[in-house]
Amino acid sequence: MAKKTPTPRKRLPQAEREAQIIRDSIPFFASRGFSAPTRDLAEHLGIHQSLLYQYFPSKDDLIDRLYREMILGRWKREWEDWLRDREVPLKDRLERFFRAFTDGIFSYDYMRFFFLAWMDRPYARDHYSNPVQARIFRIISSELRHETGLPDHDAWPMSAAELEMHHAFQSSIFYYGVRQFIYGVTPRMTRDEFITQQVELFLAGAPIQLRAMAKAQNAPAS
Amino acid sequence: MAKKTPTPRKRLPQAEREAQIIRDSIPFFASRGFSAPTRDLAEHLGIHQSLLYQYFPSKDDLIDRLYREMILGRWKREWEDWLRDREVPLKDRLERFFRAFTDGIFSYDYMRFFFLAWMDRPYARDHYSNPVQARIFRIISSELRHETGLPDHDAWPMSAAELEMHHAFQSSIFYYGVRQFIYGVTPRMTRDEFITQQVELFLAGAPIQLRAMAKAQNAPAS
DNA sequence: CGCTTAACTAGTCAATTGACTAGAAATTGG
DNA sequence: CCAATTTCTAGTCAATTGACTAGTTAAGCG
Repeated sequence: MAKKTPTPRKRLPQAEREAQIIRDSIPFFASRGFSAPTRDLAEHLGIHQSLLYQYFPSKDDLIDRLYREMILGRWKREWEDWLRDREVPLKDRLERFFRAFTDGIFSYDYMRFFFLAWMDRPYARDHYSNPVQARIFRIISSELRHETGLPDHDAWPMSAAELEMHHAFQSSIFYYGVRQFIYGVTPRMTRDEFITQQVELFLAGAPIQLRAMAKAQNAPAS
Repeated sequence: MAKKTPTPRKRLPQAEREAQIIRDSIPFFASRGFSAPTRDLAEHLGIHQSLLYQYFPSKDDLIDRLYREMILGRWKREWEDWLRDREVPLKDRLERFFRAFTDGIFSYDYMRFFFLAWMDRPYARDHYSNPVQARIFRIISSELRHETGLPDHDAWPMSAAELEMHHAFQSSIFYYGVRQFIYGVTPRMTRDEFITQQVELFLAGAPIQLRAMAKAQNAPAS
């Protein structure tokens, strides 16, 4: 048997090696699941297994770190401004927001990693109980009410029914990504077409529902 | 140290023991994930670990068996008849169907088990690419077209846009269960209220969309 | 009650796993 | 080019794991 050629070693500065481990571990765990052995991970990274433990105290710490890296800086504050800009038609605002938002999360790595975390790590709920942040509900609700000629939240607090209506809207969009990357089924419309369609559907149905709620709940006049 | 009391042994006929293992393994794996050790499972079942291997050749075989047990017999043929019964208003038909359907799947065990399978077992896609069976799309689409006064599928085949519209509708309902059991967030409306709301929302918006599609795609007259 | 048979368990094995230690190799500054 | 420093690897350890074997216990039938 021929002697194995010695591994060509690449020495990187600490910061770079750490960044590489983090970057390349995400797709690894996303596809293999968190129970995949560290030896396989090391092979995937092109390093020896023991090196992992010089950068991270344990496998769990590494995974926690990956988790935090992924949620950090994903939310863009300006999206909220986009949504509130009444110079632009609401339909366009919503489309623009959902395109930007889903840009960041509709990927195999992101979707799988987060579902794995939700199934496996109890803390995932606390940090990010739903990828569509709750604050966005308030803004969209506010804009929709304005569009529909209904009072704002001070005069008429958001009911469970209204909140759930927004949940349903956003979940229909989010589920496009679930179908694509969790179920592995390619939807038959492009993401952009789908978002356009869903926004139109929402803007057609929601005002009717909202007015019915206002009537049923005796909302004050606008 | 006091001597451990010997395990009180319970001898069951084969069929019963197998049924018990299957029944009680589902909540175990649903909560612990498929990588949980067989020793823990045996403890949960109240039997010795080695007994598992007299009923199932391997852990994977057991999990595959659980998977099949869960999908088998879940779909009720009569649901399709309910949906097609034009004596009943479409709204009522849809509500009745989604109540019955979600009755079977909105549970911690079912939701978690299936998401675990989707993340972990490639075959899960083939058997059940989406819990809302594709055939139901055709039926609902058909009934909605009839209600809206548009031609049937023979005269005007279902477009990608129409299909996606139905996907979105059903996913908004399914996602209620995801929020509850995967994210662990209790929605603020009951399931029944939510279904009623979503059906109303759908019936308000979908006909408008559908008519727009018919126009854009030059559908023949009904 | 005793015999037979099938259900069940204790205990074991090899493989895999996360984690660690000691030392080799590569980089850098002088 | 050499010494100091840091990156990296080989090899190891104990614990855990899926799977198995041999033997024990309980049930059922005469």
